[in-house]
Amino acid sequence: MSFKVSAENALLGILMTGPKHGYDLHGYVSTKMNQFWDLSMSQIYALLKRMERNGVVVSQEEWQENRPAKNIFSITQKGKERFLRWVSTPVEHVRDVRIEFLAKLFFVRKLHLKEGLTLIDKQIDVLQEKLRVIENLKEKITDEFETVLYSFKASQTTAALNWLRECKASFSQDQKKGIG
Amino acid sequence: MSFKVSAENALLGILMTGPKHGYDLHGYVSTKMNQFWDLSMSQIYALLKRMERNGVVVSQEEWQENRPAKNIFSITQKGKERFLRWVSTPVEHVRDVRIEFLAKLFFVRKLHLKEGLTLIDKQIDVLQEKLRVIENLKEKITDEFETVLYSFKASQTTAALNWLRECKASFSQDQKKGIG
DNA sequence: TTTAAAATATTCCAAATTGGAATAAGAATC
DNA sequence: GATTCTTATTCCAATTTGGAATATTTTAAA
Repeated sequence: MSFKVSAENALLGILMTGPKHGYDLHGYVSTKMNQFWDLSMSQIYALLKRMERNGVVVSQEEWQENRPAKNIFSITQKGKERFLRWVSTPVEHVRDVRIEFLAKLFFVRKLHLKEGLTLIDKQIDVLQEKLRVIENLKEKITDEFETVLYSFKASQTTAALNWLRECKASFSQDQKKGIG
Repeated sequence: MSFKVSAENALLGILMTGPKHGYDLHGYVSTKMNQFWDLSMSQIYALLKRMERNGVVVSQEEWQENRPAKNIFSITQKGKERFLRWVSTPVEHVRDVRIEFLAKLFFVRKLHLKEGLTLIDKQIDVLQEKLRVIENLKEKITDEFETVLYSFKASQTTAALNWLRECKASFSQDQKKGIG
């Protein structure tokens, strides 16, 4: 999953909250998602152009009196489907948790999607399998540097798994509160 | 520290073991460093060209009978100094440990550099400070998602610190063995 | 009050990066 | 013998990158 695809989906996620123009999207990322995501103005416009070509957004120019005209982008049905598929798919690697998985979690919460617990469970499954593979490899290697390397991978994966279990616990509490 | 600078320094590190041509450098990365580093053939040649412009390597064409000519690259004194500065500098973020710090550790061991323990100590200091900042911020936030976010950062940083301490222990043993 | 800086909103721009393919011939495999 | 792989480097075109440019209004600073 390349950064480009994730970035498109993040913009789709923001547009799930309502139509926005490029400058506004940039403001949203810079203020509400800045702790785990960064997109330059150029990137946003380049992404939006390609996204419109791909039919996941449509734009409408809006004239205003004392300011440059805005190009308001709205998400299409195709865009919604694509976003929902993305947001409910676990990331493949620990290294993708810090940005991509956190973005998914952000949108799950922000949009009150019911896929939250499922996403976390699926993510736990993916990382447990990764950990199993790592521990397996660890037993087979003899080179000292490789031992260090896989030890690092194992420790990061274990920490991520523990964190995910915490997420699951606090998310379950949120769901209960929702019912009450 | 951008990927480009790290990649240049990794190539310098390989050239510390002796002169090599581009194709050979690619082979080295693909076989001996492939678990934590990946460089395409294009990237290698683009990097080498820039590095020669910057005076950290020099090249000499070597004709061979049944094969295309090779361009053998050697590291300059300037290149050595740059490499040694890089290899003894801790990385700034946890996210840089998985590639850049591991590369530094790889070269420290491969080249029997005496900077190993110092590097690990310095890296521990950097990450402890990071952890302090994270824990500090954690106490100040009220937003639930941010709590989750910083909890993740803290857990990854803690795991990396624990791993570094293990590295330090096993590296100290290596040093003792060296004396004996 | 005047001047300077920031905001609004999008496009422009040129250098760098990317992910192969191309090149030509020998060596290895089927 | 035919096919595929290896050797070694350059070529290539699309994409990405990191701002600047644009023109005007609004806001902040002097």
